[in-house]
Amino acid sequence: MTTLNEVAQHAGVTPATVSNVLRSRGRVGAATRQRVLDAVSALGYRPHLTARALAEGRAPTLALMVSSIANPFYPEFALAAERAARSSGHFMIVCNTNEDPEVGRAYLEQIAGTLSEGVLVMNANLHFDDLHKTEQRGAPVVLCMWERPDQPPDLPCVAVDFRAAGAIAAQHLLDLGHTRIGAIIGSKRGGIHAARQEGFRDTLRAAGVPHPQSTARFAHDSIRGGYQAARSLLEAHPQLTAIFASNDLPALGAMHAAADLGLRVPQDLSVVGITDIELARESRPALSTVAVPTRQAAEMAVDLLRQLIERAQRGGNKAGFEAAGKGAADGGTATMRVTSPPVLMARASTAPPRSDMPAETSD
Amino acid sequence: MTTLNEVAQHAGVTPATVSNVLRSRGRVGAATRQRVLDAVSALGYRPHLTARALAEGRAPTLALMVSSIANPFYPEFALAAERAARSSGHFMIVCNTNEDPEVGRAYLEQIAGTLSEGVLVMNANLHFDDLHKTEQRGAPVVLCMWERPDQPPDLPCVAVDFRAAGAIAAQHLLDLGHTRIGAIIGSKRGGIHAARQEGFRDTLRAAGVPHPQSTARFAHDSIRGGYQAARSLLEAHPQLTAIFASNDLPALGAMHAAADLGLRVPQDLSVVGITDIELARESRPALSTVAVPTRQAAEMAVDLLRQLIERAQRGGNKAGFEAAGKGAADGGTATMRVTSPPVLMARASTAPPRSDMPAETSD
DNA sequence: CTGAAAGCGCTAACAA
DNA sequence: TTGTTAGCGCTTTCAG
Repeated sequence: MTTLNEVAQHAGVTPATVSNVLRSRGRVGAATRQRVLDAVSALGYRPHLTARALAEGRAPTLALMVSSIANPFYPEFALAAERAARSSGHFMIVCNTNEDPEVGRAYLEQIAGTLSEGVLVMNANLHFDDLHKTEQRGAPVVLCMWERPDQPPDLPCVAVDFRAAGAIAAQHLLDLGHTRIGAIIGSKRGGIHAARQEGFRDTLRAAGVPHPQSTARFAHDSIRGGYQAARSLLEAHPQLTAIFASNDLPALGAMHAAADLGLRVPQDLSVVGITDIELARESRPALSTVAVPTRQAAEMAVDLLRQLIERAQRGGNKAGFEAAGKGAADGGTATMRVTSPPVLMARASTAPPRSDMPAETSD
Repeated sequence: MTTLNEVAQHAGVTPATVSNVLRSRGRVGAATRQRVLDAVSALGYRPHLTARALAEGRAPTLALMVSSIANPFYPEFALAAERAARSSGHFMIVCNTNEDPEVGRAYLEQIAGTLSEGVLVMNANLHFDDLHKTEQRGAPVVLCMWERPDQPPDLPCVAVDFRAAGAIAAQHLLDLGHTRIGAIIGSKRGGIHAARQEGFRDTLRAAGVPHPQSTARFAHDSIRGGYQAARSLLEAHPQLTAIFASNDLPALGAMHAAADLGLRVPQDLSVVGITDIELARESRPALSTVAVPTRQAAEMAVDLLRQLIERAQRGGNKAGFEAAGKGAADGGTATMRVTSPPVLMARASTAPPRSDMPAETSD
């Protein structure tokens, strides 16, 4: 491995000068500069990122906490985030927590602030305590997909108006003429998808369309989970003409369930999801869904993190932590970014209800 | 940030002793050990990974080169690889090359040997030259999914017998009674999927089943690519009763095409893929495919890389590179690992051909 | 069993 | 414009 020192010797200058040339830190003569550059390419020198980071007092990576990178939503986000990180000079470390807070904590303990300069958090089932601790240790944290712009958390975040997404999906179904609509929620009751459910429910209510509790199911956020929920739902309520799913994966599962029950989508049953993952475009029929600005969220999250890192670098090196009193005031709303709103992608899985469906109201 | 030094002062010992305690490097008294441990937890000390790596002359991460982490196959692999890497004390950096060799080279230049101790290469369209250069600079490289155990590359690799996978898929179709079988290859002619195609073709040939060139299509390795290829194939050759796809994504696309052409799968058309990605299980009908040992390959790849790193640490620190003369002899077969063979997953997308299909032989 | 000292490769004041 | 001098936080001989 060629070191800065060797380059310096080869060029007949000191390490400092080589460093200056490489970092374009001005103060260096044209002649020497050239000699240094020649030495660099002659020796095939490449800066040692770890050494540089240590000397600069920074870290060369960002950490991305996800429950499992194999969840079809994350790679799309991770791709965009990694791109953005690169452009701010960071590499991206993926941390699969497997939904286990202990694993998450272990990652944070090890790399936050030492190997990673900041932490991006996707739904990874982490304890907020651990995140706060991470922050206090000097490694900024950003929640990447906060679902409620109206209720900022006490951590910096990028918020997406998922309540609106739910409302848009519901309105779409309403506009099509549906009045008997089931719901599949891809989280626990009051869980991560609560805002989506609210948006859906409130929109129905505002339109005077009944939505009894019994026509909602809470399911695992997966194709399989959606499948099971949809089967149960459709068997219990055959009069439903549409299903709202709080995420695309369960929506896809619902379409499969419909097929297995002999229902054609969209003629017999409309299905709408939320997110617009790649698969939604590729399903048969193509899934109508409410697109969420994934890429924008990724870019905003990285950008926000970058700013926070910069601020931490300057300000809070030794002092200023206790001053903010648990940091809620400043750490809350002030560091929330809101993405552009979700938008309807009406595709082939939704259509007006069949006119010959029985009009009875059950439950 | 608490440093080792601060811990040492707090405990009334020197940094060296603290280090010894933390690394369990023996030589330390029970009393002092306890005092140190107390200081550590009192101050909330966490070792600085970057500093440690620099001092130890190692790097804390492994790099995973992929064309795009959003390709549905990669996350499954990455997940397993990251787990394995963790257990060898490494974090995983994902490098999305976007199929661009320049981007790949840039990553390698920057992190190989400085931030990353070794490199895992999935199909990322890298130049072998760049990989060899990386190796010579002291950062071991492992190709993660070499498709031809019979033709080892001159780089360490984990090989999966994809020729066998192709053969198994073909045999499955043959066993079902199909004789008019089309092929969709998810790469360029002679490209990455050539071995799969060979296995398929040779098996048909051995069974005396004709497979004219015109019933093969080369496509983009995606659902969409498979869709287009299948449409073209089925429109040109309506007598086909089965389609072999060299990968699951194109196979899924073929199923969609069949649906759009009014063909039922598997009654009118059987479809078989290769890999067994998660989606294959979730499609409707569930895709018959030949499962490839992804997880095992990931684990083997990381393990092989770990060994190579260890060896490089010991041996080749200052000398021994030129000796091997381009390193082909030792770098080839000697460092190839072969996974367990692919295995058929017969699901719902394959069945015997309809007996009433016209028996004409065209082309 | 513990301490002192040197150094990993690089950067960042400050001097010259 | 360039060189000198300290470190970044940790590990690791080698003495004591």
